[in-house]
Amino acid sequence: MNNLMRIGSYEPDEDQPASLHDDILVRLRDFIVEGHLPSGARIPERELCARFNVSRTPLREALKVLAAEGLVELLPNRGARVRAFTEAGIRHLFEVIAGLDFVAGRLACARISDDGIAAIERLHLDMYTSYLRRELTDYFRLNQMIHQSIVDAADNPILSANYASANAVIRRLRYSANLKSERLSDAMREHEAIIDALRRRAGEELGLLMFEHMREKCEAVCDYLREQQATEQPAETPRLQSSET
Amino acid sequence: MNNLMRIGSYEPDEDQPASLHDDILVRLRDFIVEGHLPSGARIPERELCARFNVSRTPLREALKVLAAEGLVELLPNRGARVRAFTEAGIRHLFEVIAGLDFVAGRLACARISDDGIAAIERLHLDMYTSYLRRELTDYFRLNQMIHQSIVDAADNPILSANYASANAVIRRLRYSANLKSERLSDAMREHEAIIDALRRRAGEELGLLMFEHMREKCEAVCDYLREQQATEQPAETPRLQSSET
DNA sequence: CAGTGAAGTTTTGAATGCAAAATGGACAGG
DNA sequence: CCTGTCCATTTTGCATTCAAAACTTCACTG
Repeated sequence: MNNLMRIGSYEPDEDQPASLHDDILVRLRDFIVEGHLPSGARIPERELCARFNVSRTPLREALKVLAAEGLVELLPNRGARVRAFTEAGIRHLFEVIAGLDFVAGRLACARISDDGIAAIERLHLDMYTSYLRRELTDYFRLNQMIHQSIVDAADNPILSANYASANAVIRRLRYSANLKSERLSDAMREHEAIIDALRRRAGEELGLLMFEHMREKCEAVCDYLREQQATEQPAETPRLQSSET
Repeated sequence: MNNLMRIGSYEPDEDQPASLHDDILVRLRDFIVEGHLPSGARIPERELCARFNVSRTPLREALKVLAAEGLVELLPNRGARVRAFTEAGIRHLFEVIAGLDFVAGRLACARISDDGIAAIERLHLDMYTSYLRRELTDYFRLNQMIHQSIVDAADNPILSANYASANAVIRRLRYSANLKSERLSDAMREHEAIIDALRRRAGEELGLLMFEHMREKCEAVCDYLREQQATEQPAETPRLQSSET
């Protein structure tokens, strides 16, 4: 991870016109997370400056931060590249996320309100509906929202920030709509157990369930990526570390 | 995060002048972690520039990164301050660290070599000696080394980086030499259980032990800080969020 | 014809400059 | 005596500038 994790950086009021730096940081991160730049691609500063209409100073500040988060890597005197992950790197990242999920599960049980539980149950039901109808986009969106809700229920801004940062790197992979349906049903069952433990506020159990859930997810994602890599060479697929350039 | 983060390594070779930015980042982080700046203190850029002998550009880049790591907070148009933590903030941080320790324990059992276990056992014995002799400085140094060794044994650079980054914030608190001796003996017992689980490579058990160990440590540190704050007002004590300024 | 390397161009790293915002203080009014 | 306003100074945010390092190109040598 490099980073990846950031510890602090949650700000109370952001109604103000954020500083240019923060603005660029958010926009550039989104831009990369959304996959507009291929893995390992070199990113000339001036091109990004043109794209975002700022001078190099705030942009370079943002790049340093993104490098610290692990989304980008900076080669001395050779500019920034979108970080390309090996399978091992992805596993490492999932391991960290699993640890965060573990704490989140424990704390959420202790701190979530009854309304909060009800809200997550509703999300789960919606997700189940999407699952039955094979509406994968909605399914993954709701899945993500459930995890986010549990993390937020832990009521720990530092945890939330770290989780978001690590997840940003993962989200770049865009495996979402392509997992085997076998995995989907396994995931549903895991989620059912998670919801059940949450409802009973069984923190120790929920922590372990979430931990294991992420491990399974890691395997599924790695399987998918390995398969992708084996079958396709063409450029724009999300892929593991490329040996090119 | 960042990956990798070259956190604690101060290297003898400075013939290869790394980029000024990285240099400043490391030096400034160490400077803050070592407690040379009081909590909540405002840090004018030009003063730091003078101290480190660089222009504002690389220094500002370093500040943004440290802000992302949570060591520093940046107030818009008002410069950087050393981040002051409330007790809640410290608990949040420990919760995250505990999660990382949990994963570290699990993974370490699966990945550590027999030699690695032997090395940690030696550290434990040395720590025990320091404990018996009440040599607290050595005790805490060895304690820290044991935890670091377990995290490193997990063989996950992203985890290590995150752990280092979170720990940097904690280390700033400098509670080390001031915990109650009651806590020391509890900690020794916890460490014995940890070493035992590691020797047996009982990963699930070790993960939970390390998690609980950090929770206890959190309580001890919070107790200490609360007590400090109650008895002392004078300036230079590590303290929780101050209402001053 | 391939390989080498030298000059020019591009790009990065860091310093400086400039405008806007904030800080501090004097002064006037209550 | 306290309070609030206005102005000078300082400090921050960002753009621009400058120097050094990397890539290109292309001519020249073997």
